[in-house]
Amino acid sequence: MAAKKAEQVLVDQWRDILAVHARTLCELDRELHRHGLGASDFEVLDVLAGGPASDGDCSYRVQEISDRVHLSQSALSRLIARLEKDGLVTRGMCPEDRRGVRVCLTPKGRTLHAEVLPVQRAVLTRMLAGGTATAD
Amino acid sequence: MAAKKAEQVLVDQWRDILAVHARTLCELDRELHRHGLGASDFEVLDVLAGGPASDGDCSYRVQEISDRVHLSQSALSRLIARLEKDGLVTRGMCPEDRRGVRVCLTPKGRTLHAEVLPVQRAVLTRMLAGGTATAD
DNA sequence: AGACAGTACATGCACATGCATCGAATGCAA
DNA sequence: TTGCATTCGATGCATGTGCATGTACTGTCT
Repeated sequence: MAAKKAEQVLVDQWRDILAVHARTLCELDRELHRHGLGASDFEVLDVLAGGPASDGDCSYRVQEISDRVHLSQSALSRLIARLEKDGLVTRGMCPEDRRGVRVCLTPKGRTLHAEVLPVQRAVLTRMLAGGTATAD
Repeated sequence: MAAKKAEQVLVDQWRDILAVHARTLCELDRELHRHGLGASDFEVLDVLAGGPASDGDCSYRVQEISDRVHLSQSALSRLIARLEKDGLVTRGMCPEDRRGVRVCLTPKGRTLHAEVLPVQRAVLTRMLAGGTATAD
């Protein structure tokens, strides 16, 4: 009996996660698309931008990125290819492991990230805080 | 400054939502695929099964379902078409509004839903409770 | 050195999704 | 009744995703 109740709590919790996720991701996608990006694209850019150094060594292995975003390896590969095509990142060889690929943010990519970062923050504030305006 | 902190909290919260959502949905999909269903399919079946009466009037308007699942209208239309093709639901006309479609669970659909419901609950327990065993 | 299992990334393929649009039906107004 | 805006659901199209596989490279074992 108590187990039934606990299950119901989980179901409600899951429904809530689905709802918040769907609404926020949808809005995020809509806002980001105005800058030519999708939500996944921003995730990757954000990983790259928040990297080891903001303007020094900005190289990441694809696998490193894969650990930080919720995408399959193939999806990430194509996404990086799209970002490269758009001139936001560059792909280079690893001298250490020639199977690997080093992904590096271009100036254009860094600029775009800086441009859309406030947009993402605004959406999160709007959708997650639900109006809890942090009035400084 | 305080606003910066609040934003960081939101970002962390969002990252957590993304992680939990991705892991749970992925696992849910994997388990459900063993029964020939996707996560979205189950959502719709669940709406239909939890309907007005469990074995009487099981008709739902497509729009009613649309309000309860996080899918676009077009995706839902195709999803219902797939469910119908698999013999899990039937589509019929509304006498009231001949534009509308009434979706009804078939016995096969109801059986399948009853079969996968424990599977879904198990996944949610495993992924969300994270070991918080409800020991009665 | 040579063979072989394992890893890293790319790609073929199938499929689900969203946007824009379409056709049908409704409701309201003239 | 006719005309028009609106709504409901289906569909064409472009795109993003995952699975399975392919290709290139690494490390190990003999």
